[in-house]
Amino acid sequence: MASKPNARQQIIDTAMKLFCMQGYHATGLNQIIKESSCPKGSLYYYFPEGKEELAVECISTIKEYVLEKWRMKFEQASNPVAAIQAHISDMIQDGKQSQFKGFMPFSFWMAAETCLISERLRSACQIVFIEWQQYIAQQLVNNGANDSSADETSNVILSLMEGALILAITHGDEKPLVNISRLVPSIVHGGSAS
Amino acid sequence: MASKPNARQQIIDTAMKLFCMQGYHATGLNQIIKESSCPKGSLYYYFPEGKEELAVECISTIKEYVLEKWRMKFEQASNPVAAIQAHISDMIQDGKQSQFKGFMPFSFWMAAETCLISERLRSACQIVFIEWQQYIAQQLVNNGANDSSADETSNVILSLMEGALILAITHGDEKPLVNISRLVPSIVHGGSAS
DNA sequence: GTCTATAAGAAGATAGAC
DNA sequence: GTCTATCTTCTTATAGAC
Repeated sequence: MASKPNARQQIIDTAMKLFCMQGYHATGLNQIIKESSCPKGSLYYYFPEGKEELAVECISTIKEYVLEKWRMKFEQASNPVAAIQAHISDMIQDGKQSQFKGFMPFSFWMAAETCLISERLRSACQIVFIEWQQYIAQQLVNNGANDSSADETSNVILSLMEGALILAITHGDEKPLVNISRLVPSIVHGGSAS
Repeated sequence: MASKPNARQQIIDTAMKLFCMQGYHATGLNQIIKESSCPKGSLYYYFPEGKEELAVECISTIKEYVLEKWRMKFEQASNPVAAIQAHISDMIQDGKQSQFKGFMPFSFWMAAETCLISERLRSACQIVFIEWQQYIAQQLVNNGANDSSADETSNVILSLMEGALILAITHGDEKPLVNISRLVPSIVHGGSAS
C-alpha cells in the first residue's frame, strides 16, 4: 500500500487529538507521524509551513466539530438551558470514559499555551471562541434574550465550561462540571428554564 | 560578583513567570538560566532532579502567592462578594497593564498542560486548586454558608475565574473578566451582597 | 558552592530518491 | 505524490574546573 487515500485527514485527526490532550509544544511531529502512520514527507507535503500550519488546520477542525455538537444539542433540546446542560453532560460522559485522560475537543487551553508564542495561533484560537460564543448568543436571542445580554451570557457560559474542564481534568473528577451544570439555569434566562 | 546571594530564588521567580506565560513545555531551561542570569550549574545544584523538580517548586510558590492575595482581599473586603470582585478587579488591572501578555499568577493552565504528561506535576497542580478552593470555602462558611454549598460555590468561582482568564488572554481583552465579575453576586449568597 | 563546556538525544525542517 | 535519510538547532542533563 503505497498511497494513502486520505493521509492529510489522518494527520489532522491525529494531531488534533494530541494537541488537545498534551498541548502544542509537548506534541512532537515525530509522534504525530508515528501515530497517524504517515511519513514525515507527507506531513510537509500537505503542510509546507510545518507544525504551525498543521495546528491552524487542527484548530479549525476542532472549531467545526464543537460547533456541530452545539447545533445538535440546541436542535434536540427544548430550551437553551437544556441544550447547554446536555452539552456539559456529554463532556462528563466523555471524561468519565477515559478518566479525564482522553480527547476532549472543548478543552481549548491550546489557546493559552500558544497566544504568547505565535500571533497566528492566538488569532486562530480567538476565532474559535468568537464563533462558539456567537452561535450560543444567537440561540439565546432566538429564545427571547436581547443582543447585549445574550452576548454577555454566552461569554460567561464559555468561561464556565473552559474553567470547569481544567479543574475536572486536573482532579480527574467530574464534580466541577456537575457543579457548573447546576448553575446554568440561574445564568441563562430564556426559554422555560428549571 | 561571583556568588549570587539568592540564586535559588532568582531561578524560581524567573521560571515561575515563564512557565505561567509560555507554558511548561515551551519554556526551556536555557531561557530560564539566561533571564535569571544564573548559570546552568546553579539550577542543577538547587534542583538536582531538573526541570520537573523546579516546576514543582514554582507551582508551590504560585499557590502561596495567590493564597496571600486571597487573604488580603478577604481581610480588606466587608463580604465575600466584594473580596472576589476585588480579586478579579486586580486581575483586570494586571492584564491591562501588559495587554494580557504578562505574568498572571492565577492563570494556571500549566495544570492542563502537564496532567497527562507527568503525574507528579498533575498532583502538584491539583493541590493548588484544592487549597485555593478550601480557603474560599472557609471564608464563605465564616459568612454563614453551610459546608456543602460553600464547597460547591467556591469550586464554581475557580472554574469561572480560570475560564474567563483563558478567554481574556486569548482575546487580549478584559471583557470576559468583567462579565464574570458582574455574575459573582448572583452566585455567592453570603454576607451583604449587592 | 559557582560556573563552563560539553554530551546525548529529540525537536522541527529539508533534500532528494522513487 | 510518497517516502526515507539527513541536517541543524535546541532540549535536558552531566562532568569537572575553579
